Amino acid sequence: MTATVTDVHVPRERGARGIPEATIARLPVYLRALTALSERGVASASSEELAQAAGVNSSKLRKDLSHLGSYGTRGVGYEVEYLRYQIAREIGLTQDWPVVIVGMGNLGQALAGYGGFATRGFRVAGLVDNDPARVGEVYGQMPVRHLDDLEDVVSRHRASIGVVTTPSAAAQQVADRLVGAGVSAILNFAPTVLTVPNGVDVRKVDLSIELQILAYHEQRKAHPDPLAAVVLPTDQQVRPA
Amino acid sequence: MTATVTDVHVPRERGARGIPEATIARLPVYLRALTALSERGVASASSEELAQAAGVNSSKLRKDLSHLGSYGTRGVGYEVEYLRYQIAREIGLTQDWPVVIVGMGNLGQALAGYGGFATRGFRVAGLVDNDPARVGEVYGQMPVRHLDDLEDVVSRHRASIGVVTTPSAAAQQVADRLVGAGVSAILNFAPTVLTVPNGVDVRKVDLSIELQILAYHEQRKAHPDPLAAVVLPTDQQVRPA
DNA sequence: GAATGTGAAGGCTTTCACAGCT
DNA sequence: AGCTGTGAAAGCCTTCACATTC
Repeated sequence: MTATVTDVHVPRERGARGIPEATIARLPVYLRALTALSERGVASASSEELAQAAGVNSSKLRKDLSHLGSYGTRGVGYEVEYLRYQIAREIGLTQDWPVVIVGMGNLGQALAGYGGFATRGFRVAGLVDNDPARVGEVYGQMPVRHLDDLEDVVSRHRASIGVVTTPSAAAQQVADRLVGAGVSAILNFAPTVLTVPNGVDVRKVDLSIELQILAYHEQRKAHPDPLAAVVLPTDQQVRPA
Repeated sequence: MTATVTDVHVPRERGARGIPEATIARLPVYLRALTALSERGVASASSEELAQAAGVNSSKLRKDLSHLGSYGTRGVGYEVEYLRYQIAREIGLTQDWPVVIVGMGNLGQALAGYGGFATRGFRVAGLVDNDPARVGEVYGQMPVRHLDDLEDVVSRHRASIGVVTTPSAAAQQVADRLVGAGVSAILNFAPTVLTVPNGVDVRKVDLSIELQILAYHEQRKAHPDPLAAVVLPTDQQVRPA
């Protein structure tokens, strides 16, 4: 629903400029691959080489990049630095994103100390916790503030991204307050479905869901087809209804 | 395309029993919703209610469940306990999955102490780290063993799932050793593309990728359509091609 | 000659809408 | 009367294969 002057009926929202969601999800992967190549001093790479580094196939990579523009040279490949900048710009990493983390348990501490944020345009702008005993402790050079100050922390740093690492029971309330304070994107680590107003983006990271998906496939590896072994009479074929 | 005795040519692998991958990824979400309802004493629920609790729409939920069998009652809904058991069984959570965590930094510690595993059929069977200073420390009642003992820890507990929470530089080596020791499913938190043999499943959790996807959408919110603002003359409407 | 950029084809996933069961 | 289970339609995403460009 791109806000143009006269609101034209747009059949589908995908980013504001027609880049498929599946592609967007891979851009950060390409960015990382390009950064790695750059650090190894590689100046240029073919779609095949890039794809290998990113763990996808080359047609997918080419199709993805084609949505951004024509940044390669036929017969040659892509210039690493140039493409890297273009992708960073497309994602919005040429600007600085202040992030507030709520919930300073083990996971919150891990995130606060994670160096990967800084190098990718994200800045931990505030740490918040409910427990007075934790207030004032310092993680990654940032002191923990009390939950009561959440709104202050968010607005003072103009944070638009919040990370929720509280227990499930608190997650919805925290999300409500983050949104109330002006946050419009939430990364949720609590195993809960968050309800948020339109216009607020939520992404979810759920460890035990990932493990369960792995478990499903593991089970199938061990017992490829239980029905064939257990249910069917020795030599009579039954057509499944 | 159920694998029968004579190995029929299978056009596509999706689980071993025709359940779409997209559905599998949602089963754990349904399971959690059902558990929550069960704890609230709800005995039965319609697809609409379940879908709401799980954060999806009801046709998707019904279609997903239809791949498992006919576990509902027309005109009534689904019995919570019964459906919960069926899904748990389908995922493979009626058995116990020993998990080995490699890399006891902040994130590894967070996972070791995460109570959510135990209640969902996963058991932390071993903690491993490279740093002699950390060996012997106890997290979640489990002592840390040295990386040298990785193979021993895996085989002694018959772990088939490994969690990699090492720095990127070590991740591939650790994955190789896990696979060598008998692990066939890996949950990777290191921001690296892991290369593993066929038959080994890898899932990746990447915090900064999630943040980057949020950043992309945030950027689009702030500047909904740069082209429209910059390119278009004040009051002339251009029909998007 | 080599590798990109892209229509077209093929698959997978979601949504629709209703037949069928309770 | 109400709600599930499911074909059919519609929408996405991936893969193919090649015209185009350097």
